[in-house]
Amino acid sequence: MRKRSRYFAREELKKSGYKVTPARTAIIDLLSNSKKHLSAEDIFLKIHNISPNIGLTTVYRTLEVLVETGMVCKLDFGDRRARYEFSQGIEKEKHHHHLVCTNCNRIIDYTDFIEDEIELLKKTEKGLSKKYKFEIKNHIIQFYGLCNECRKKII
Amino acid sequence: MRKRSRYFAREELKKSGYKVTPARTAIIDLLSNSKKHLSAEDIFLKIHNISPNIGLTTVYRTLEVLVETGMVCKLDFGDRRARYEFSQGIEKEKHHHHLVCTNCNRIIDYTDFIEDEIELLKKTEKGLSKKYKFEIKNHIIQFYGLCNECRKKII
DNA sequence: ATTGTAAATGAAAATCATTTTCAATAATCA
DNA sequence: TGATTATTGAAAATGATTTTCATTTACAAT
Ligand SMILES: [Mn+2]
Ligand SMILES: [Mn+2]
Ligand SMILES: [Zn+2]
Ligand SMILES: [Zn+2]
Repeated sequence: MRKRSRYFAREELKKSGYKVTPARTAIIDLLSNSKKHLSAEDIFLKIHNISPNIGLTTVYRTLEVLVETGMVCKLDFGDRRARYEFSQGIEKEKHHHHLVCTNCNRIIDYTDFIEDEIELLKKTEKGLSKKYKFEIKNHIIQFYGLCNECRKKII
Repeated sequence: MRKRSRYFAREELKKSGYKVTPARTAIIDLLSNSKKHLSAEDIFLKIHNISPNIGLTTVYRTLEVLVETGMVCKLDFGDRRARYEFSQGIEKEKHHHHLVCTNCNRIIDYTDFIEDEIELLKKTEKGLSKKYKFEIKNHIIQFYGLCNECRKKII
């Protein structure tokens, strides 16, 4: 599994004209085996244990590259730091969106209603690209509110 | 029109236990007459011409208050600065979402397909709040891509 | 394998939107 | 009219991200 995604990533990098480097491999390995929504610093620290020679700057630069190739999604949950997760294309089974607790910052991945969502998106996309001649590449849907625990706590 | 929203804002502030101050009134006046998606600094500069005694810090604090009361929406288009616009509640006719051009940062407000969207949101909201016991307060839908001009330019 | 070259990297410094601090001021209410 | 708090402005601090620049590395061509 790890070998598989590593191979895929290597090809993906080459396809986009990027070199395959230890930092890039390490970050891809980490993200492809992690479910969490990690910040650049999270990633830096985890990798630092294994490869103390990879700097934070390189982590930022690598993430930029991985987002550019589409392998990684950059997420923004409103605390002022980007978060990253291995990308699941739309239409794929793992495509999901997020519930964000505004109290404790918990993030819930949900995959429910994705079919309905995709239907709406297609319709919207078609309408909007015609009306505004806008070419949609990407979308965000996010719900903000209170998670179960915080709802109880706050009352 | 201006008087009306000023009156409304005054009541809204009082309702939430906030004092009515010149800075707050000025910012509400500005936003309620502006269609643009203004940053804190934009707002500061515009107001600075009229009331040079209102500081940037106060602008930030005021915006925080106005967002908290629900009178203003805080928007994030991925350049690293918040943008603000006078709030239109969901279900209201002016409720809208945004197309964001990733090349030139142009923002297009769209109100199309909002009925379908609201339908999906209701369904999703109901399903998710049951499944995850998550109380949804707010949502974001945003499309990223290329506007007409940039699409032509880049090819 | 060796080498030339552009791309990638690390460390340190810079950036810059936003927050914090704190002393001074002003809005509200009795 | 005060008294009581919330609000404020200016300056400093914060902190995630970016830039700079000298050094190293990947890899294509030899
Ligand atoms: Mn996720
Ligand atoms: Mn708008
Ligand atoms: Zn929570
Ligand atoms: Zn554009």
